Amino acid sequence: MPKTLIIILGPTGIGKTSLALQVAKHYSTEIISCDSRQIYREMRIGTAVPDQETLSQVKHHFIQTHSIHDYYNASKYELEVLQTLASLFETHEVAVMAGGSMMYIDAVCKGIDDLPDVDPEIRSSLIARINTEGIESLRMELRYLDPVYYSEVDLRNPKRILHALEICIMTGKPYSSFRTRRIKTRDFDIVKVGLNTERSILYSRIDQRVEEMFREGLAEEAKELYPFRNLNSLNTVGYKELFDFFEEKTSLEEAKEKIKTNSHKYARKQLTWFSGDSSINWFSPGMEREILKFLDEQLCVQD
RNA sequence: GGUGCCAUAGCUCAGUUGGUAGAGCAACGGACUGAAAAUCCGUGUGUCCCUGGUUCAAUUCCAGGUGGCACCA
Repeated sequence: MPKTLIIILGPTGIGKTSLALQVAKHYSTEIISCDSRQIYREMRIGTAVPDQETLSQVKHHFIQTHSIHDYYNASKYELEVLQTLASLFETHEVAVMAGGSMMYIDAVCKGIDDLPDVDPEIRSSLIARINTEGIESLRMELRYLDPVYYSEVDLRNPKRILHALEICIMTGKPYSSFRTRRIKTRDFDIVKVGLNTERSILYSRIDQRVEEMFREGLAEEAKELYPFRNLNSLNTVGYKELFDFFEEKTSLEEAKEKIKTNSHKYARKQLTWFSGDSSINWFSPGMEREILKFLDEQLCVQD
């Protein structure tokens, strides 16, 4: 009998945390967080880490388990989650995953290609080259080393070019030769529950949550992390806008407004991604009863 | 009460020597397999305050009204 992973997803601020808690309690199981920022232990307020009350009721995995100084990515997450699930499924029929990090969700559901970890020295030397010679220099090298990917990639997106070139240089083989894009099969079933609501309601929930974060001391938390502002992990909504305030590029009020609108944009981007996933079963916040009923039926059908 | 200035996109404002209009932000849409809360690409959504007048044609000029701001009483 296959085990089941229930995935609760949706845009930021929609209420995934509290739904996940209810679902996990309903099935007496544990929660795997799927959030590329809550994973860092140094950040709490701006990433909306669940409160102690919530964390004490159900065991959560991948919450504040890594450091902002660690190199982390979707592939590492895939690997670590599969290990966690394997041991969780030894004692549970069901596991709950909750979060909005689109690529991390897909990494767990479909897997991603095997690639070597990026060598930080190669990365920094290529970034230095972009700064001195411009992105065109890397484009030309990619065209030479991997003409296949060069013809597919968005040439205006520096990160794509950078990463492809990193892999070419590190392995001596074209990046495209690793891009099998094969969908990995899992030995557990997956049921996806999406939460979404009217846009104006979503935005006002987000805005209220930002106000709450400031009351809890977001500005102070960001101030402590300011020395690490150049780390990728701190290229994060809620922090980068406050770094601009600390550098006197904006007022505090402007930074707060920017956090709100950037969160709106992030929510939209999440919804764009999810709209391409036909396996998601959509519900509105407040439909906990219907969702639990739906899940019970799904688990029955799959047994 | 008087005088002056202003009224254009959701907001802040350009602009049209008269031929129905554009920037920034917001909003909206899309791409995306190792930095993904990242990165990249695309879209103007409008009774140009109202009512008359002049004119082939008024958002633009004129008059009156309404609202706002400033100053003088």
